[in-house]
Amino acid sequence: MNESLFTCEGCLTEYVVTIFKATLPDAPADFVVRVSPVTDRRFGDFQCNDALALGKQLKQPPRKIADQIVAAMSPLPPMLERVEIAGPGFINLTLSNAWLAEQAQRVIALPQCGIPQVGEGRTVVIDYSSPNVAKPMHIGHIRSTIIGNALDRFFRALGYRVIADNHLGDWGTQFGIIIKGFREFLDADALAASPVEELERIYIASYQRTKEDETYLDACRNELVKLQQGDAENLALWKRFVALSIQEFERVYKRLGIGFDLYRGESFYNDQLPGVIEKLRAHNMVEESEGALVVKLDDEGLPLCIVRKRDGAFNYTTTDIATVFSREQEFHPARIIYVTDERQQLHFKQFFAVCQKLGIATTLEHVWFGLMRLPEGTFSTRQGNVIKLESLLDEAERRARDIIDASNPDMPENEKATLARDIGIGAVKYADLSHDPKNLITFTWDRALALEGNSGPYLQYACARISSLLAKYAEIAPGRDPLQNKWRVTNESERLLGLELLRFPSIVLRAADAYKPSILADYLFGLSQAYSTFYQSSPVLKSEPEIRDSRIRLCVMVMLVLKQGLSLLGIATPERI
RNA sequence: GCCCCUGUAGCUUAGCCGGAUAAAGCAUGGGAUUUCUAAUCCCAGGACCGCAGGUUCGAAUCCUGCCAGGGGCGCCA
Repeated sequence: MNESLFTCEGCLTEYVVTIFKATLPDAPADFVVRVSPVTDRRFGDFQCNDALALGKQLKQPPRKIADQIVAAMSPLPPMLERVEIAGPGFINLTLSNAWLAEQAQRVIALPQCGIPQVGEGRTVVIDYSSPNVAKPMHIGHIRSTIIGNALDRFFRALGYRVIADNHLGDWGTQFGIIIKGFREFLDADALAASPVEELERIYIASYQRTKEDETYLDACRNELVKLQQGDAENLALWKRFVALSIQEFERVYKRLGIGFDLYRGESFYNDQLPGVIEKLRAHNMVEESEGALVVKLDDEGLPLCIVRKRDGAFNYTTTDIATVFSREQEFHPARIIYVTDERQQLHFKQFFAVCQKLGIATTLEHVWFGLMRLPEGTFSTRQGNVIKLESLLDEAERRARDIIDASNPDMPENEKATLARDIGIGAVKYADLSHDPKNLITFTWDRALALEGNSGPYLQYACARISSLLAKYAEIAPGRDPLQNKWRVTNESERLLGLELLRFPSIVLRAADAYKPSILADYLFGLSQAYSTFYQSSPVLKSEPEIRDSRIRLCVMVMLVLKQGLSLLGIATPERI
C-alpha cells in the first residue's frame, strides 16, 4: 500500500516528482522533491520550492528550471487548476475544485476517515501511567497517563496490535515500611473510606518513625525480608495493598476513559532478575565495582549502570531489562514505547544501550515529557501542595457544570452530569495534549481547564453544532442520507475546509511517528476554526436545496473527522453542548 | 565540571527535514445575534523569534560560542 496516496500532498508530490525526473534527467538521483502546503493563501494551495535548490546544483537559474517544469505540466492534470511561478522560482499549485471535492469525499468515506493501516501485523507495547501502589495519583501522573493513552489510540488506529501495559510500582523497600506501619498506625475507618490515602498516610507516619527509631527501622527491614521470602501474612497484606490501589486507579482511569490490557507491576518480573545477570555474564558485560555489579557503557559514551546493588538486591535497571525479555518472548513486539517524565532520560539511554548489547531486536523508544510544576515551583508531598488527580477532575467537571447550568437550564439532570464529565475531562486532556510533550507545564487551574478558544470544548462545540444541523436536516429532508449527497465547492471557506479534511490521514501518521499528540490536536483546532468560519458565513439548511444538500455533506465530513480525531485524543464528542 | 531539554507578542503556544509579509489562543480595544447552538464569528493593536557570530541566493529553522530556566550525572524509581 502506498500511504502517500492517501493525501493530496502525496498525490501532488508523486506527480511533481515524475515531472522533475522527466524534465531534468541530469538532476542528482538522490535529489528530493517535495510539495508542501503554501505559507500564504495568496499563492494557491501547495508550493514546491525545489527548483531553487536544484538550480544551485545544476548551476542554472532556478527560474529557468521552474519554467521547464511548468511547461512540462501542460496540459494540466485534472487535479490541478493552476500552476504559477513566483519570485525566484517557487512553483505554486492550485487544486481544481472538482478534484478536491472528489478526493475529500473518497478519503473521508474510507474506514476511520482514511487513516492508513501501516501497522498491520505488527505489535507495539506501550508502557504508560505506571503509578506506585499505596500512593494516590496526583497531577504529576496525568501527563504519562493522557499522552500514553493518546499514543495507544493512535497506534491502534494505524492497525497495530497494541499492548497497553501499566507497569505499576508495586515492589521495593517501601513495602517493609508500609507493612510495619500498617500494623502500628492503621485507622480502619479511614482505610474503608479512602484506602490509598490511608496507605499513604501510614507510609508517611511509618517513614517518620524509621528516622527517629533505629529498632523500628530494623523491624521494617525485617518485614521486607519476610515479604521477599514469601511470608504468608506479609504477602497477603502486600496483595491487599496492590488490590486496593488498582481498584482506586481504575476508578480514575474509568473517569478518564482509559483502559489497560495489562497491569504488570515490577513484582511480576521478580524471579526473572537472576536470569538477567546470567545473560549479562554470558555476554561478558558485567563486572564488579565497589561491591556492586555494573555494566560499563564507555563505548556508548554513557556512565556505567548498576544492575545489582552491593547488598545483592536488584534495581530498576535489572527489572526493566527483564521486562523487555519477557515482553519480547510473549508478544514479539516491533516496538516498546515508554512514556515517562524527563528525569528518566539517562536511565533509558543506559538501559536501551544494555539491551542493544544483549542483542535485543525490538525497537525501544522513550517518549519523555516535561515535568508539571506550580507557578511557585515544584510540588511535593512535604510542602503539601500536591493536587490530587481526582480533585483536578472534580474541579474540571464543576467548572463545566457551571456553564451548562447557565446555558442549558432546561437540560435533564443526568444529561447535565454526563455532559459536565465529557466537557470537563475533555478540557483537561486537551490542555495537555495540545502542547508538545517536551514543554514544561506550569499548572494553573485556568490553563488546565480552559473552556474557550483553543480548548477541548471548542472542538466539541464545533462537533455538536454539526450534530444539531444534521438532526434538523433529517426533519427538513426526511429519508435523505447526507453521506449520499454530493459536495461541490461553492465558496472559499468550503475550499479551505476541503483542503483541511484531506490532510487528516497524514496528520495521524505524523503525530504517531513523532509521538506528538499535539500535532493532531493542533490540526483539529485548525479544522474547527475553518468550520466555524464557514458556518458563520455560509448558511446550510437555509440555502437552496441543491446547495443545502451539498453543504450538509461537507458538514458531515467535518464531523466525521472531528469525531475520529477527538476519539484518538480520548475526548468525547457529545451531541449537544 | 559533564550530559540532555527548553528560550518566538503581556501570558500560553504553533512553525524548527532552510524559502515569499513569523501563525494562533488568552488578555486588551472595537464590531456582529428578530437569521442553522454567542463555549461562536469578524476587525484592530501588540514580536530586535534569548544574545553574538558563522554557513547560504535565502535562517525562527542548520553550525559554533555565550546567557537564562528545567532536568540528570554509581547502589531511589
